[in-house]
Amino acid sequence: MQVTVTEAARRKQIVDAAIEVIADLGYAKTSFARIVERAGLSSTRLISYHFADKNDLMMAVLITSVGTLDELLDARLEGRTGRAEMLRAYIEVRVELLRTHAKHLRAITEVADNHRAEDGSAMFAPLLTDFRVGRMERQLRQGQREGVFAEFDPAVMANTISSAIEGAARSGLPLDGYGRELADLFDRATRSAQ
Amino acid sequence: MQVTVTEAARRKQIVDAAIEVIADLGYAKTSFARIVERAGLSSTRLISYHFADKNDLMMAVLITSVGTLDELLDARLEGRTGRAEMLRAYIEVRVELLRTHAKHLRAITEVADNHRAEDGSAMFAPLLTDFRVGRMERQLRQGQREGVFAEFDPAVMANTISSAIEGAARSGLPLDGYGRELADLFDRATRSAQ
Amino acid sequence: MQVTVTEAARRKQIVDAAIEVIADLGYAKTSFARIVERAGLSSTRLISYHFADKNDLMMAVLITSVGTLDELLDARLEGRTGRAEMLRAYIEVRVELLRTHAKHLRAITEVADNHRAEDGSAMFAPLLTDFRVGRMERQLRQGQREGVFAEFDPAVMANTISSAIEGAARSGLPLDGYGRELADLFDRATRSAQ
Amino acid sequence: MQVTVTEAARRKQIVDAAIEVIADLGYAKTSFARIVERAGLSSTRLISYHFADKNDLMMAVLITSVGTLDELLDARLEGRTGRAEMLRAYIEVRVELLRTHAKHLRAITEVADNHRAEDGSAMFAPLLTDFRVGRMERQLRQGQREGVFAEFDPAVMANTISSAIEGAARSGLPLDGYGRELADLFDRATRSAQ
DNA sequence: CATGAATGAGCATTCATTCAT
DNA sequence: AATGAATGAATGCTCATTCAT
Repeated sequence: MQVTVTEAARRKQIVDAAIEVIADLGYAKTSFARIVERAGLSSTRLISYHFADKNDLMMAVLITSVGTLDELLDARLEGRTGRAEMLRAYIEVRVELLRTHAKHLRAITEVADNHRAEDGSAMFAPLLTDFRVGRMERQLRQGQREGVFAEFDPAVMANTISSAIEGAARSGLPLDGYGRELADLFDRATRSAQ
Repeated sequence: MQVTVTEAARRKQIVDAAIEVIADLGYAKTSFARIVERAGLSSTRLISYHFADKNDLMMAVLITSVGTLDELLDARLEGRTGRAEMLRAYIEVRVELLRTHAKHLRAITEVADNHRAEDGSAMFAPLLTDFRVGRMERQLRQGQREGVFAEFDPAVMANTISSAIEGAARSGLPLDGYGRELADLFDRATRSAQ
Repeated sequence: MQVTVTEAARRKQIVDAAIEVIADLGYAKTSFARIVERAGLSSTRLISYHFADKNDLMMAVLITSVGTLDELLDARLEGRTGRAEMLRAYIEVRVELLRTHAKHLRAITEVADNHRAEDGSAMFAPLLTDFRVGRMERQLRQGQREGVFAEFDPAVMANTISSAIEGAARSGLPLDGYGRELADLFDRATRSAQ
Repeated sequence: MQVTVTEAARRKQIVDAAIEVIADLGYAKTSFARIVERAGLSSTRLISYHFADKNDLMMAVLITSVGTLDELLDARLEGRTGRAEMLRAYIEVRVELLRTHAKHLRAITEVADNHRAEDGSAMFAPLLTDFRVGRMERQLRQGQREGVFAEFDPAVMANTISSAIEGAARSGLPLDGYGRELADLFDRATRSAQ
């Protein structure tokens, strides 16, 4: 009479609960016990059954969260033409995600920042580089070639834009208008002099 | 009640070791045992003797780190005239600190981001607002009044600048030239049109 | 959620060991380590696995002990008729329990008296009121209505009888004859003048 | 500039604080740390300085408390004539002490019941026998010889009376009228038939 | 697809006590 | 008459993980 679900569904259930717990309590206070509570499962054993270890679960959290947001980002940015317009749209959409998908974004940051190997070295941070800056850096380089953007280091600019957006979440400032403000800011910072 | 010389020295020794461990292993992997190892002390009991609890120790870590950096910042920025020059100097000095005081800065971030109350709420993050943006926001507002800076939301701008600097540490990009690049970027972003 | 046979057996094993330790060493000297020794278990971890915390274990100790004794009491008092006879029987049986179930009784007293909340307030004492005086107080009231017993405060009398019995354990006096002596005493103290 | 006090005064200060803590938190939750807080002292070191060890302190607590109450009892019972009157007075005064000297009485019970040797054996309980029953038992025996009291085991009766009084504290019942009620009860229980 | 039972290692914290002034 | 500094042992509890079904 037990409700059984497929492997995939169970994994999703666990990952979703993990995302919530990480977002709410932070990585350091997240444990199998807390996740199991949130998911309404019977024992932590179920997590160990579906995931090789904590590392495996965190990887799944990251892949799920980044995948979800990447898809959304793609959908929202589709059909934009013009580098400057695209940059503006990118910034505004990502700030919007801060409101609609705060938990996913928090989870990504928490895991990327805090999940470490035994020696303290970050494990996932490198994997996030593409999500954080890759897409944008390519746009910036292309725009420079086209003369739309001024001369600047595209790697630094891309990283700065991403940091600025993530910083919005931490600032505690109201988010409405924040996207436009940031878009204006980076428009001035990137625009070709002419 | 009296703070003796020995007491102060011991506390400093422990706090310094804590800063190192936090910077190296991250907050989540930091424990009294690791700190005691690093400091070369005999047992964790000594930490409990000098600090009421973990919270107390983390507070000391934060106060020490922020205090040290604030002093340095003051010293380095003294005598600057002109809002634009001051902004540029601030950015460059803070990026420089990323190299000379990486551990203090990492410790601040780790503790502020990860040290939480039982319910997951951040405990120290609010206290850092002044260190992160207060000083700068005041400069920006003043500069706007003087017509040196363009119209923009000073709170958003201050937060963006701070996030950009902190983002530099996380980027993995080489730091030489990073400060100048950022200074240029925010010069363009803030400069009055005229 | 389901309580299995093994689970129940293990819990019983732990609770029984706890009762013994509490009876022998007293509440203040009782620890998970002592209980584990007595039960012949491998580590205190096993206790934490089966009981949420110390409070949970102590509650189980109390419920088990009181339950056991209550059943015995019921069995031994069944079929008594007449209030005075019942009172006499109750006292004699309870004094008898002091010899046959000394550990259970000691455990009850130790836990009820000493297990406290953080602020020092008793946690279980109120729960024991029924075991200690409830049954008897009802008998006394009924006997007064029937005119078998004299006028006196039934709450005070019930409490006095229970205290007298418990005091027998602490007195160090030989218990044989103690029950009869007490029964006589309270017979005189309760009997209707007529 | 430090306020220094004499040995005797300091010991008294510590013992008084200990009595309060024991009465409030119970023996099990009493520690040097809690006593030091209550007394407003600087460190537990001060206790170790004035008392050889915990045992020594507890002994002092007991001697002080019992001494104080014994004196009071003597003063209040002085000049009573007649065994029956004396018994009644004794009970009423001791119940009265429950209100005026609740902390001393609680401390006595807590220490006597809970302070144990390493092997769990009570250390002080025997010493309290005289305070609890000695005085009264002598009165009862004498009264029996004089024919004022009926035949009963004076040791059991004395222990029952003491337990009844101590039970009043634990009952949670209102204490006004409790002394008279108990006095009446034991008057009936002891009175010679004639 | 899932579970029950158990575990070794680690956690921060508290205990009374001691050494050296 | 007192104190500052330190300590070894113990406390209850949580961690992710594993064995055996």
